[in-house]
Amino acid sequence: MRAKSAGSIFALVHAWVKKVPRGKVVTYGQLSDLVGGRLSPLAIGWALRAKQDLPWQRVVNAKGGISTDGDVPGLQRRLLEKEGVRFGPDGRIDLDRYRWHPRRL
DNA sequence: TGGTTGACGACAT
DNA sequence: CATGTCGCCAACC
Repeated sequence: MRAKSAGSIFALVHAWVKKVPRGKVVTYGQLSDLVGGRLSPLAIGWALRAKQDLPWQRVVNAKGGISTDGDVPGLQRRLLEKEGVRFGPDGRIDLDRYRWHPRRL
């Protein structure tokens, strides 16, 4: 299992995303740091691209905005609002308030 | 094999 | 605050 191979890293990213509690969000940068900084924020996107059973809607960019339309425009925002996340007039959320603070192992 | 793209971030100007 | 540049890793052509 190549330690540097993306396989395990991807799984790690998936694991972290699954840990994000309802009503909270994390940024790509945070995930990048969580996996040890071995994956650039861009690579995180690739990891989530396989969004299979992950709460991918809880992953937003550093500005607290949604950068992806996914397959269904507006889906992510709708899902988050359903979890109690409030969007501002700019279509962004208050990261200061909704950002999830993970506990490192 | 090599170059480009992409669900990004941080910093400089 | 807006724009431009670099860094970053993986997938795609």
